[in-house]
Amino acid sequence: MMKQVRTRFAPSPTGPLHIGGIRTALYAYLFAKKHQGDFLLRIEDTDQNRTVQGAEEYIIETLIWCGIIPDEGVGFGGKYGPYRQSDRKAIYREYTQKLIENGSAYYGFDTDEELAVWRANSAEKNNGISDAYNFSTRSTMRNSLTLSKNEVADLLSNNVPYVVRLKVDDGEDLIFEDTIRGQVAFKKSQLDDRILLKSDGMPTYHLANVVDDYLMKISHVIRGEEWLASTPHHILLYRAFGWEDEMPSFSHLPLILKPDGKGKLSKRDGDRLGFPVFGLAWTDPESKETSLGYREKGFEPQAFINFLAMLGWNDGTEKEIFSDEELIHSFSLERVHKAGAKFNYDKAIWYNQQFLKNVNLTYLASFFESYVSKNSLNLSNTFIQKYCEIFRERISFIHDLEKIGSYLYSDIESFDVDSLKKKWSLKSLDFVNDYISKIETTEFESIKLEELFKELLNKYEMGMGQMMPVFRIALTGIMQGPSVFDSMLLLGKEESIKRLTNLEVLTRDF
RNA sequence: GCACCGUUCGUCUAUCGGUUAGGACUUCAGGUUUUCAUCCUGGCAAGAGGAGUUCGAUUCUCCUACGGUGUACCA
Repeated sequence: MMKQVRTRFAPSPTGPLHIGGIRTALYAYLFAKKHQGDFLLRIEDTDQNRTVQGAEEYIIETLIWCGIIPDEGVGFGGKYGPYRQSDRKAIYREYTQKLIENGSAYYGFDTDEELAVWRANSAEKNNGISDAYNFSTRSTMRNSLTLSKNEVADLLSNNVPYVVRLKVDDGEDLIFEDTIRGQVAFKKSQLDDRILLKSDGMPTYHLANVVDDYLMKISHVIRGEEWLASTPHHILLYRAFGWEDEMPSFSHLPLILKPDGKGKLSKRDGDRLGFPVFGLAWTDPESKETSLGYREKGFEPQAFINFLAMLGWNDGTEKEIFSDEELIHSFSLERVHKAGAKFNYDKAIWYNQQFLKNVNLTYLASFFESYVSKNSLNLSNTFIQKYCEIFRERISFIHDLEKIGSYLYSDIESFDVDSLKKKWSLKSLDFVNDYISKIETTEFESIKLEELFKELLNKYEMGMGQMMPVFRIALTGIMQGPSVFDSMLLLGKEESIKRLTNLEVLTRDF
């Protein structure tokens, strides 16, 4: 029997969620859902100095916008709470105590100053590289391994600040299996006696993470590559607690890199290259500086998620457009790419465009409808439907709908006089006047309007390319756009005639 | 420095030893469209370098180079 799949997304609330973080959450979510498992949100706020006001709410809002909905977690309930690490202080103390009692951890009494001096000294002797606090150096430091029992008891009872460190001894390589990378081996001699409990009584990431994953019955740890190097410490912790049999599997995701040059994607790259790196807009509480998010740029969450999912993963076929359900169905950790992926904004836009092309027309219509009513435009439902239908394939973002055909529901802002002049001839006026007079007796339908147009083309011995631009500019002001006859339909008979009549005024000076 | 991870078209990627190395984005050239967008057809474009193993390596091993991550009382 396979054990119940439970994954978690465990951000620290230090700021907005960037696309790398969202993708991590997405993969953990997809994997859980694929296996009928649970996905939880845990807030890792063990560093009070770095927690940012509003970041927690922001993270939750981002996940909801993306459709990555936790089954449990901060803001979502669940029976393994509390899900905020700052609310679990007592738990970490209790488990730290166990480690001290079984000899896997020890107290460290070195002050910041002592540590600083020690590091400086060792760096001087060693080409600027300072020693690590580990099995070979700890005997020279002030800790419960070097101090007598009485001294330790004394320090403790006098409330002298201390940290608790994991005792890591030299030995055979530490080997573990990463779902994405395969077997990974670390030299144990390179591992330091990492701090588990800070002197402020808060746990470090390592302790809190392991304890919580165990207590919350996490089956698969899916996180960024930056954690790969500390995984040996985490494994050692599972062993120290005697939890090795219940240890989750590990999957370390590749990073998202900047589009140009080297290195991981940062907020600065987005500013520099002109694309968002956050899911939602974020205003820094200190600098008051606001960064746009994908939501504000007009991205559809499904398209955004589809795009992110494909950044480092594919299902092995040539399929690129996935619905949320298809993503869940097809996802597998084994097919996650190992190498980092350079971010490509063009492709993100392409995904959005594809979504708009395939989405139900009513989705576009209801968006446009709300724009219409917000601006008191008074357009019929028929107009809205038809409008969305003819413009849907010419937009990248849904809000493009607002302006792209504005000439069909409000006055033409400016006429492309240059193009008009090029195609203009005296016959054009006769043609248009003739057309206007015949509209009255013609059925107002785009096919009929086109037939009439062709008929007159014959009569006046003119070509499409000669007359159409004139016609188009008179009706819409610009050279490009959807079928002129469809446009006339939306304009209505009266307005069409009015605009065509106006041609005479437009060309008076020619 | 040390530890660890990585390296296929400009970009995202497919390939589980034998392929004309495939697809998508971008771009270019055609076609469709009176126009623009869409759409269709086609083109350009890749296995970091070097040793092995093998009848045969993009694929396995090693070395080098390059890149990334870690090396905090940050996560």
